[in-house]
Amino acid sequence: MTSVEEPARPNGRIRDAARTQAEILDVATQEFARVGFAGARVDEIAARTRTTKRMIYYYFGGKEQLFTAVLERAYGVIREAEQSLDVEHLDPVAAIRRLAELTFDHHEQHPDFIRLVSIENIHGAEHIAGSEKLGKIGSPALDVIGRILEQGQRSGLFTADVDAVDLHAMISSFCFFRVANRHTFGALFGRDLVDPAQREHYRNMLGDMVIAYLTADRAAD
Amino acid sequence: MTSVEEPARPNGRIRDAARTQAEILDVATQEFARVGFAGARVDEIAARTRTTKRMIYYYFGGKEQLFTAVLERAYGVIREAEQSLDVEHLDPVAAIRRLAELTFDHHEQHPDFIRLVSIENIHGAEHIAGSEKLGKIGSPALDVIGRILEQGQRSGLFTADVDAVDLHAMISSFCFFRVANRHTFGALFGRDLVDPAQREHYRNMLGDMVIAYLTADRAAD
DNA sequence: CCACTAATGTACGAACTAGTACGTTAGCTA
DNA sequence: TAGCTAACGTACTAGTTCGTACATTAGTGG
Repeated sequence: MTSVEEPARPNGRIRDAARTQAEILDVATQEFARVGFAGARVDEIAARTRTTKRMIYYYFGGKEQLFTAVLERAYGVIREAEQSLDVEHLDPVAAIRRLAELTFDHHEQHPDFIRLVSIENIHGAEHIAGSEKLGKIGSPALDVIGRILEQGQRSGLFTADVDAVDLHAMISSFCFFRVANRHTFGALFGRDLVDPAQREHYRNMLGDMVIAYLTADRAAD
Repeated sequence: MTSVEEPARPNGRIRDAARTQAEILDVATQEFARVGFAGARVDEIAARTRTTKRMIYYYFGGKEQLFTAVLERAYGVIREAEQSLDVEHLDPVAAIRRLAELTFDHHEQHPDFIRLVSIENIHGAEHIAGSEKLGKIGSPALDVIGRILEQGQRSGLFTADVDAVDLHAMISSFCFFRVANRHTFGALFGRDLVDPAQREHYRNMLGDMVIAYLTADRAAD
């Protein structure tokens, strides 16, 4: 370490509000996801940043508001990913399968987000309810699902009587459970749902399930 | 209510180890489910029982062990329910549907259990791992699913290549998500997944999904 | 009915934890 | 370059929280 790290400031004290806030949010995300809201320690979060606890209160106001800010940013990431969805040029079956797989991938790649959502549910979604940013944003994925669904239903390809929200719930439930309940499921049944070797297996299982549901022969009904 | 309640003991102090323990577990279950492990307060749990904090440490050893005991009992309840499963006299399709519906019902009726499982996953299932009782019990439902599945696959009725554990995961994921993520889902998409008016809708959706998956025409594969 | 133990209650302490009062400085602007 | 303010650091406190030392009593076996 021959001084390539820090530009050797007089006191090492650099002022960068945006960077400080981002760093606090990064660390807070990890900590909240790791041990829950009540389990997280403001002192511990501060200690893991290059700044101090004072800054957390300066920028966010308190522990509760910090958690809300963490949630807002986490939901922002998934919304961004959904906005870059490009599946509507595919036929309905392929489009839905692709969309399900994207959800599958995103959940797997963001276990911290999954944990934050679990935690927020323990707290009755009170932070979401109290956030202006999170209150009024419908998922972009929902619109995409809605259009594909309508297309498939109009052509008679999709026989199931579901709307976009319910189908989104179905897809999410599988992806969410796999990541969120990984530990208890593994401990009780001896199977790691997030085992990389089984990744393709579960990804196909999800797609097969959703497509089978949508296109099932309902003549007997 | 003219004195049917308490038999008017001298000091109101009755000794009943089993009842005291059960009462502590009841209250602890509610508290842990309500605010999580770190959020729960030993003093608060004690205050809600007819006994004192001292007894929690006397019988359980500490907060951590109390949580483990709460989990053990909660899992015991679901195992008991699963043991009274009686679906093997039905044809495979009806049996699986019935089994899925029982899971659906049980999850809906035990939201506290769902929350405890969510919390335990936040903590990496360390309490399950450290519990002798919880380590070695396979779900009775798993055996039932396994037998039905084999029966359906042998007869050619079920085309899907899944085993009991995976099918259990599929069924559980839908039931679990609906209850566990009720709050965030409701806040974000404006739909209450546990709305009683929609109960039958989601119950049918689950059954349709599972059966469609198992019996899908896979000629094109 | 006596003695002994399981069961219970009270009071307290050490450590932690969210939040704040107060002081300092970097860096931009006039 | 003087001065002003946003950005930052230190030190502290009031209240909480898990856990325990010590005292007490109900009920049972002999």
